[in-house]
Amino acid sequence: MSTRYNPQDAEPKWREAWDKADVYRAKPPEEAGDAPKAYILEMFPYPSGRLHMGHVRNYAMGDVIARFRKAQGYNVLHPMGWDAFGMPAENAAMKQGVHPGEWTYKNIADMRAQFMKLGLSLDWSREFATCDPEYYGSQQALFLDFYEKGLIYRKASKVNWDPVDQTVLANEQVIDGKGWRSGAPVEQRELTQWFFKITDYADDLIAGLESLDRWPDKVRTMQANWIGRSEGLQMRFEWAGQAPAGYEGGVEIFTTRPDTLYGASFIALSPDHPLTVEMATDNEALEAFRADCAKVGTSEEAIEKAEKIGFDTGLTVKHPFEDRELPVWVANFVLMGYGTGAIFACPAHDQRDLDFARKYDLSVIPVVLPSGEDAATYEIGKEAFAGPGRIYNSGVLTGKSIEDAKAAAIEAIESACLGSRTVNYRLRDWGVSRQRYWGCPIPVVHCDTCGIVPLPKSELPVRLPDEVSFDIPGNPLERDTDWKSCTCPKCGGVATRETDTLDTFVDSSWYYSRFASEGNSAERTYWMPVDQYVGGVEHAVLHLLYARFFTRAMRDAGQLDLPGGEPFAGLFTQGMVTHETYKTDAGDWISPDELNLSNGSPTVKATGEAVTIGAIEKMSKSKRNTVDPDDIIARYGADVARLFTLSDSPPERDVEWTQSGVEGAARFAQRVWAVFDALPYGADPTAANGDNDLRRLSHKSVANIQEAIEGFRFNSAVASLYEWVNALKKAESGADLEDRAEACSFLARCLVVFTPHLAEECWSRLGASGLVVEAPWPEIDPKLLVQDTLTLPVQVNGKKRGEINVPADAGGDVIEALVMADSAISAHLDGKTVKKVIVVPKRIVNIVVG
RNA sequence: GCGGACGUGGUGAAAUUGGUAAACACAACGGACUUAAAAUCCGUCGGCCCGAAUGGGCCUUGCCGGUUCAAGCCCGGCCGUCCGCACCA
Repeated sequence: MSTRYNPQDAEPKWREAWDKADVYRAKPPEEAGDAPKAYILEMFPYPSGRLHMGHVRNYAMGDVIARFRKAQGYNVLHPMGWDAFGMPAENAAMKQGVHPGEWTYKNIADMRAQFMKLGLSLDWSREFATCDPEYYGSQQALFLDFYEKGLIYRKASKVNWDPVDQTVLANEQVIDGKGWRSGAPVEQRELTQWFFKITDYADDLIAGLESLDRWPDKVRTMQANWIGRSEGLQMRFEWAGQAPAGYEGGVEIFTTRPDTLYGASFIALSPDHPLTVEMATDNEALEAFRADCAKVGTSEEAIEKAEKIGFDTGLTVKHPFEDRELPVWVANFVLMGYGTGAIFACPAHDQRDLDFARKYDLSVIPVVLPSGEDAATYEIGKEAFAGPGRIYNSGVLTGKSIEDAKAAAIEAIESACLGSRTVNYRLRDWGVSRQRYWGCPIPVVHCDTCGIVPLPKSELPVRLPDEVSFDIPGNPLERDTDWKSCTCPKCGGVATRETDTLDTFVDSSWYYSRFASEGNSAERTYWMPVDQYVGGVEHAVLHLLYARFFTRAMRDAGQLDLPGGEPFAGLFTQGMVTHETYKTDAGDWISPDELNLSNGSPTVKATGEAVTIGAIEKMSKSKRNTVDPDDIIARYGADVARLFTLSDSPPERDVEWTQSGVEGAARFAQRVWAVFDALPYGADPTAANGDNDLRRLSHKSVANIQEAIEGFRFNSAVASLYEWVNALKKAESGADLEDRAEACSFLARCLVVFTPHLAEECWSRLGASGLVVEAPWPEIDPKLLVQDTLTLPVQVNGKKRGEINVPADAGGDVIEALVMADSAISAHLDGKTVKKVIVVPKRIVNIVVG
């Protein structure tokens, strides 16, 4: 008689058994023996308070890999912790009057309980939250090390100010002119800020991308573009007339197109260029022009539509090669933040320069001739030509290719002592000051006598004050005079603490190495780098770039032995969990569990109101299309939730959550149980031998699943499981007991990576010893993977006309003879001339007839 | 504008060295069991056509062309969708 698998009973039971046996603890290196290490990590969560399906999918994926490696005999580190500083805790404090720390730790407790129910193979002994004083104290020590190494500095600069969150944002955190979290339009403010010298590593960060062959190309490309290395020439144009005071040497510009120097028509300065600013002090018209430029927004659309505008300064400079003068303009499209904040314009070969030149009637001199054009007649209309061609109209450069001309022009400028070859980056230094309470305090003091003084490590951690109030906007640390006042470690005089805290991205830039161990220990060296990292692609340039910088800085500060400097050897970016959206005619979003779908057109259960089915979108609170993991676990079990998020779509793509799909996964779990439950007690899986279809299928399935997991094709691995279980069910009558037992023993050990509780229940039903979560991956008999006879498709002129059975070791001639002797095939040849027979052993036969 | 990814049945998708397109699942339909329902099990399921039938033929991976004995996969050109960056000299 058959029983049903009951996840509500089985899941807690097995989790307790795992806990008792402490099966997920990573072994320290000295206990690992010959086992290779595998550090598997998913991006640690922000403790918002509730788990969502996206978490389930993310951590289920990491768990598949961690469990698979464990089964293969690796010493696995699979830790979990909390990215716990940040704005939401302060928002909660303002709204609910609860202390950010209290709110955060309560959320952590809630989410940890939810995590526990998922049955992940996590080593909780290494858990920490970034808001633990022990953690942020170590971070402060790192800060001091970096400071001493000259990797941190303070400067006044224009910064991105988020008026809603009342804090500064890094360039990476400004998306489309808006704060990445608040969505408020970002303002520019002049503030004194702390910066990490990430630009020191710009070249190394680009070079390192080469070695990351287990990263998605997309992420590597995004990082390379973000760093934005460009090679070119930095040079000065000397004044033709009176030099402005302080600029006697000329105007410094940067260009990547020195080959077009003969096409130079004017010089353009940024409105924020120091020279512009200085001239504007006694030139009202210029000052007004600068104000006009500042009005244009920074959003995509604003820039797209913004007209090129300019202001003629009246100054002129000398062309470096020719006896002519160029006017100096101020132009709104020249950015102060890139290069030198000044350019030379060659309108013929740059669209922006051309637009500007046409508007202000400046000269347009083509110097690159596209192939097929005649130098005498070639003209530039409204489109600048930026393509390949030959240099002409260009003195000694004439006739050269663009590349040769660049080299020659740079050489000429260098020998004239006007400039030199330079590399420029789009990447800026990382501004880390945040005017917030709930973050890591920066461990320095401001002393009237000594200036900025770093604290000695003995005074760490600099703890956040417990007593805070959020009744007025701004930074509570700024108002906390008790906390602020301190003595200067250098002179002993009165000093004030730094009230800025660190960007929370600093916290997540080194947590993975803290999981490995504290300090620069042998254990940290053993585990690092992370072998497989799993997380969302939204961190492609934020977290993942900062972390790569941090490992390099930690290495150079003597805090980490990691020669290559790369923290994550393998990276996998997973897709999101989506769901249909539902809306009433009144425009209210309706959640899936308020919906009645049973009778044709969907309605709201409570009111009977008609509902329109909308687009499939990422699960979000605002669209109310979320499904709560707790509800799913209560109803179907954690295994089913995990299995479904992995089964329907490739892991890098989005998966659509559907009720019927989840029910399908639940049915599968029952089918698996039925297969085990139908097996008579006492069958010996190790007694299976010989060669038959069932054994071949079992061994082949293990091979397929293994390959699919290694290639991150979890959906294909799950499909193989389905196929295998379906066949096993059919084989219940007729197959040898031992062969069925072997199949089940293998199956339980494959299932464990996806549905560990179910696998454990099945393993126990088999009467196998120990826990399946500790069982080794099934050993495949290679003899059962090779076929004695193969069925080859036979094509005639590329169209399949039949099949033929041949011995697996048959050579080309033998196969050809067999094919030609086959009556079904020869019917298709029908007296035509056989021109050629192509035999691809083990694959296909194609007969070409004329 | 620049860079990248993708486009296959009603749906999610397989086909990871150029070699049988549509595995597996969802939905749908038909049937069995049942007083009934649920659950479960069995079957059909890309399109068009021929045949009473076992069966057979033609077409089909966004569109057009190319390479090849053979193309979903390689090359060229379009169209469309999504993502990232964006006045970066």
